Amino acid sequence: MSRGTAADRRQDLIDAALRVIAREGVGGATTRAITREAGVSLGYFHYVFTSRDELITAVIDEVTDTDRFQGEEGGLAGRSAETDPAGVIEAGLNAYLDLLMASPHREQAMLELTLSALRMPDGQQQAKRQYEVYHRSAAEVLDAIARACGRSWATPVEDLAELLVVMTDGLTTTWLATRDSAAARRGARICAEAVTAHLEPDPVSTGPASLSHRR
Amino acid sequence: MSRGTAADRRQDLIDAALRVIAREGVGGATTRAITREAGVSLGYFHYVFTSRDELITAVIDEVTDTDRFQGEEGGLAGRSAETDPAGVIEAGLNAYLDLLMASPHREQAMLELTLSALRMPDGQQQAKRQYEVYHRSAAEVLDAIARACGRSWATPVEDLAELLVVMTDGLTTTWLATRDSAAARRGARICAEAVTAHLEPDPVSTGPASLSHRR
DNA sequence: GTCTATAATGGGATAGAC
DNA sequence: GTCTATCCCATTATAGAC
Repeated sequence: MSRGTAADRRQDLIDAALRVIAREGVGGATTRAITREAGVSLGYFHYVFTSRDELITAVIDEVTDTDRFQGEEGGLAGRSAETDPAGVIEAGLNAYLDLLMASPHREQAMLELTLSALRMPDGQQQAKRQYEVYHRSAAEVLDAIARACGRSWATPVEDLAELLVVMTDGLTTTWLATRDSAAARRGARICAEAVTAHLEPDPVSTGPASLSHRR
Repeated sequence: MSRGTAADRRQDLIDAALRVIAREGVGGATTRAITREAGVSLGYFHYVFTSRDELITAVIDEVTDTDRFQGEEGGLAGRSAETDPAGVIEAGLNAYLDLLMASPHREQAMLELTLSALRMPDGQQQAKRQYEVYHRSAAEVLDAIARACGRSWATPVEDLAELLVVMTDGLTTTWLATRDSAAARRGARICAEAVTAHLEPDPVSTGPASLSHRR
C-alpha cells in the first residue's frame, strides 16, 4: 500500500472515500474515517489534499457513473436489436437494475454526491457535466438501436436520451426507497416500450403505431 | 413565538429544521442552526427532542411531499380530461415542475431527507411508506382520468402509477442537476404521452393505438 | 417551560519530528 | 513523503438556575 507515486496515493484516498461514502453516507465520510480506510495517517491527508471539500470534489469528478449505460451497449452486442428494439432497451435497463440491486449503497452514494455537489461552489457545473455524459451515452445507444433495426426515431434523439436518463434516475430513487424489485422490472419494461413507441413505423412490415412528436 | 402548547413548539422546530435543511443541506442542519432558526435556546431543543436523530426522523415523517401530485388533481378540475387526457397529465407534471423550479431547495431537501432516512434505523420503512403515498396519489389521478374520459387502462393502474412516480423523481433529479427547464418541459410532455398510450382505444372514435401489456 | 453554562466528544487542519 | 502530536473549533448533550 505504501508504494507508488503521489498520484497513486491521491487515487487511493479517492477510492477509500468512495467506499466510506457508500458505507456511511457523505456525512460519515470524515477525513479520519477516510484515512483509516486508506491505511494512511490523518496528517498525510493534508499533504495530498488541502481540504476535505477538495477531496469530495475530486471524488465527484472521478465517479461519473460510467457503468450506467454499459448494459445497454452490452445488449447491442446481441443481434436482437433488429427484431426487438424494445427488448434491447429493456435488457439494458435490467442490466443497470442488476447493478443497482447488487450495489445499492454505491448508487446511493452517487446520488448523495450529486446532491452535495449542488451545494458546493462550482458544483452545479460539475453536476451538469456529469449528466451530459449520461445524456450522450444514452443518445449513442439510441442511435445504435435505430441503425441496427434500419428505422429512425420520430422524436429528436436528444429528447429520448433525456427520457432514458430521467427513467434511469427515477427507477433508482424509487427502488432505493421501496426495494420493490418486481415493480422496478415492470417499470423497466414499460419504460422500454415507451421509448420504442417513438420509432418510426417499419417501412416494410406493419409494426405498432408510433407517437408523433408535437412541436 | 413563545406562546402555544408543547406540540406547537415541537412543530416550530420541525418547520425550522426543514427551512435550514433546504438552505444548508442535511449536513448543515445542526441543532444550533435549527434552534437559532426557530428562535429558541439550544438547551430547549433537548427538552423537546431527545436527540438530533429523533428530530430528523420526525421531519421525514412530517414532510411526505403532499404537493407532489396536487397539480394533477388541479388539472382534473378543468374538463379537458375527456378530450385530452395526455394534456391533463402533462399539465399536472408541469404544475409539479413549476413547484420544483420555484423551490428547488425544498425538493432537494426532500431527496436528501429520503436518502438520509435510508441510512437510519427504521428509515427504510419510513421511505417505503412515503412512496406508498406517492403511489396511491398517482393511482387516484389515473383512475380519475380514465373515468373522466370514459375509457380504461390497458395496463394495471398500479404499474402506471409506479411509472408516474418514477418519472416525477427522474425529472426532479435531472432538472436539479442540469437546470435545463426546456428539456424538463419536453420530458413532461413525452412522459405524459407515454402514460396515456396505455389507454384502451376509445370505443367510438379511432384514437392513437394503445400499447398492450405483456404478462 | 425556558434559559445559561458547561461538559464531553469529534472534527478539520497544522507543526514539526523522522 | 509519512507520521505523531497537538491546536482549535463546532457539535451534541446535560446540569442546574430561574
